[in-house]
Amino acid sequence: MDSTKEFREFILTGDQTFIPHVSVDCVIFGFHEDQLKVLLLKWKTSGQWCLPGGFIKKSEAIDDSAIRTLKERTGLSSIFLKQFHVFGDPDREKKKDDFLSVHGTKKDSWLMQRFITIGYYALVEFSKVNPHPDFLSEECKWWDIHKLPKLIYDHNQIMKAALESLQLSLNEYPVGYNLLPEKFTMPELQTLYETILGVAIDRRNFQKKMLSLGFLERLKERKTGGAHKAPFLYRFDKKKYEKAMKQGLKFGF
Amino acid sequence: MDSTKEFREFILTGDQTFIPHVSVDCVIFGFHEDQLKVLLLKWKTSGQWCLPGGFIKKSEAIDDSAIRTLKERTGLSSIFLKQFHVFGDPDREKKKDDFLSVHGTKKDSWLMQRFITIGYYALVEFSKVNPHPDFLSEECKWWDIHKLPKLIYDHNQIMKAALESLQLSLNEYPVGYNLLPEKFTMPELQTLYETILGVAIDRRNFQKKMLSLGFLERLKERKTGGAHKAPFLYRFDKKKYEKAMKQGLKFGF
DNA sequence: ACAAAAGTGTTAACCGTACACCCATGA
DNA sequence: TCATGGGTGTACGGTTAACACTTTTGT
Repeated sequence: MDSTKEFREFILTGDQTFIPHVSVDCVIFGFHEDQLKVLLLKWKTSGQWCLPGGFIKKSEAIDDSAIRTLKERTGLSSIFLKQFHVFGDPDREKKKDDFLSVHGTKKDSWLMQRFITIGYYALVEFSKVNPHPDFLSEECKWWDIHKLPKLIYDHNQIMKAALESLQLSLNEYPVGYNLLPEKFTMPELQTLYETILGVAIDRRNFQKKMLSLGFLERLKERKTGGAHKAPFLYRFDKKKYEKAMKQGLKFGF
Repeated sequence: MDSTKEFREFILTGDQTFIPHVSVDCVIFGFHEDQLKVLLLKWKTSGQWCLPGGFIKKSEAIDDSAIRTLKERTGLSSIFLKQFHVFGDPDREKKKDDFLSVHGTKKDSWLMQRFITIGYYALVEFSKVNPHPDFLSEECKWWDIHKLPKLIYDHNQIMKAALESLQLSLNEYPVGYNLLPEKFTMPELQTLYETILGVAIDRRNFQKKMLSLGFLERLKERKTGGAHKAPFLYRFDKKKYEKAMKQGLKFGF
């Protein structure tokens, strides 16, 4: 279906498919070149940047709605996903009329009404993602978390809340498992933590702690090619991780 | 307005007042006689127990909707409130037809449609609460958290999630400030923590830690009347608490 | 006087932090 | 060979956990 037709159908008959007044927005985190990134969409015509999002089908679980959005924007099926907050101020969609009318949406469309949005964040392996815009957007690309543009509506606020939630999650489960490729080095894992938390961590203490948690498996290979001493490669041992989690894991930096 | 008329109007015209498909459910925690309690409602006719909840007015912030519900059920205006999770499985309201038709709701009512519910938990001072049923319910009373009846729909699951969220919150802020009366003893505070966490804590270490956090003020009075040695009374010092929070507080048991 | 609960203090184990040294690699 | 980054070990200090003793109060 070409995107103009898809969009028209969406405006006119979307309320037959989707639950009105409720949307889902996804903060998709990736990690690349020592930077924490998020995937953003650029709206056609209005040129505004926003979070990838979607709507909930009438018989769909809200998590499945987020999974569907993720799949469409990244091409990935198996994704770590966490619902972190709901945003429901009646005036959260500032200048909605302006933005949507540019796209040809009529005043009485279901889209013009107030939406309560459920915020999810996702952790994905950067290299596996194939950014793919939706029919509302002309571009879909990664942005550095610390160099974000001004986003539409309250999306900057949603971003901020997602990052804070992610920071708390660092102490609950090994975030690196979802953000890094299968094999990674200890310095890479450390940079990930430092980037998310925004603090510096002592190299030696970090390694000690991570290894003490017991779910990292050191491989016999090393990462060659870079300058300087070749670091070991590690990977997560899922069995050990699950065993450790049952006993109550204590992260914390 | 008598409650039959109120109910009829609610069924027929509620969709003009409220956002469809979205509800709010509140887990109201109180602490009484060394037990953690929750306030539950008993539906008229069907006799099922459920969480107090409500709907969101068309121009109302979702938090305000929860605040309104709290006010109506407890009489309290100033309440600690936290949104903790959204429940949106399409089949979360099992046997909804049965429950609502008992109340005279027609199949095509807005109420019969699927609802996504936003879970909030509240911390209230037990003695200040005046339990007050809504027009759908015949009774509103406290239940021991560990002796709950079978609740309607997925409300038992919502309860469980609320308790787990509360347990995590113990390490973020002083929960006792909202659950205890202004003046309280150290053993009372300790029992509160033990009840929420479900673990035993050493009496002496608990006191040491709590006092070290620096926001408790020991009064010159003691709690008399009970058997045995009269314990000191304490109260939260809000200024010291806020100062301590800015420096980053570390709770944890 | 006694049991039960509350106030206070001491000790040892553990963990986080800081830091020093050596090794490997490419420029 | 030198600068840089990576691997390993140790020592100190603070926090937590375990535990003993005294005081108060009602029965």
